[in-house]
Amino acid sequence: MAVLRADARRNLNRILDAAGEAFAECGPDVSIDEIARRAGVGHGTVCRRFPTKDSLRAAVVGARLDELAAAADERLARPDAGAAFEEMVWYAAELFNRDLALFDGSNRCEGFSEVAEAKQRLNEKMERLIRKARRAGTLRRDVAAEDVAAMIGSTIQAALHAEDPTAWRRYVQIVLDGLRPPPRKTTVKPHRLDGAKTG
Amino acid sequence: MAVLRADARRNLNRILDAAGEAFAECGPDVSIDEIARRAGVGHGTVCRRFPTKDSLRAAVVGARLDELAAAADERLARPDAGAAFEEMVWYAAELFNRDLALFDGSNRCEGFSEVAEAKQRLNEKMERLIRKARRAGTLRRDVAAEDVAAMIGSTIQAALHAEDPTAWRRYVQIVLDGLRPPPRKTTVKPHRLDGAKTG
DNA sequence: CGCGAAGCGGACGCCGTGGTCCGCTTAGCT
DNA sequence: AGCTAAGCGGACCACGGCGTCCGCTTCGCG
Repeated sequence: MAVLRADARRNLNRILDAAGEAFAECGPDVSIDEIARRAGVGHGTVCRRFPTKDSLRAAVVGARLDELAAAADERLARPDAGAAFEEMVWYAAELFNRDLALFDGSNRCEGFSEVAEAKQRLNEKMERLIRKARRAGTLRRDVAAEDVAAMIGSTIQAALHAEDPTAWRRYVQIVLDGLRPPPRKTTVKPHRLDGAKTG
Repeated sequence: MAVLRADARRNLNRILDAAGEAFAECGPDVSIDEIARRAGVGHGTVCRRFPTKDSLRAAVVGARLDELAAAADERLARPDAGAAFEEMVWYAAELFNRDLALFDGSNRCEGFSEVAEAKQRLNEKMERLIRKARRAGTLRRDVAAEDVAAMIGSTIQAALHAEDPTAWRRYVQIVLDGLRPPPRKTTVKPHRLDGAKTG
């Protein structure tokens, strides 16, 4: 695998591109045949490069996660930590929204080192963003990077079934609002002055 | 189907119970064989009662949705609309959490009248709960019943991959916090991925 | 240009799953 | 108890998808 012939390298790239596109459009269970068709190569060529479908998924997902990590890294330089965090969330949401397989795939392929390591790298960046946002007072203290990733990813999934194709923006905004530090605990639930017990 | 022999009725109930349990534990794609095994009947018996797997899913999902509608109906009588709404959300969250297939299944089986109608009934109750909570000032105005259902359902899905098995409670609380009327305008607008990324 | 090796891809086999069918069983009425 | 039809369930078929293999093609170096 170290040195590939020129045509093999070309085909490999076409497979990766096609797989990225196919996973994004059709979800993580798109068939190998469909990917091969899009890449303009034979079924066997895909299977030779990636001995199992999971390994192909992992390659694609790993690359996407690294894009996310790079985006997080850029945001780390921002002076306004709160805005940086929120922008990162919106960036991730857009990516999740365009790539149906990213959230699901990243959960399924944790066993692959490329995915696990990319996740680790992303997590690290996100934790730093989160710590900064916390210090800026715009983020509640009881959430970690994986919580944010899970909530954003699944929120996008939720919006897929909505009739309104822009519903995901409202949903993400709701989650973002929920991620702000709650006002003092006593105001979370209104006092009941009459002492009526309804629980 | 109008009149069933006693043993057939018994088997039908066992199938429904087993299917509910199997869908809940294994998700909406559990095999018919597994359901038949749990019910203690033959594969063919399941397929005769329910000509397609979707129809079985629809039967189970419809029943669950009606449970939810009944729960919403009870909450409607509560004097405190805000608390009633939140309690309903927690109730739904617990149900989603125990039944992995409910959220997914209810989206997949919308074509079945039993599911569509049950959804309609549930929606109606939820809308009333929501209107009351809005009037009480504890709920933002730009969410509808299907938004709440989608967000809660997906939030539970998100928590499935978390290491902390109680993460879903934190997530639901975050969504609930986000569903409160925002005190002020948000500071960050959605950030578009312009042409920087290909694809 | 020629040759060896790397690569390609269609054909093939295997497996899991959903749905059908028919011979046997059993409920339930008389 | 006997009879009939409803019901049962395992055997069977079809299908789609994954992974393998081998004969043919193409690269690329000498």
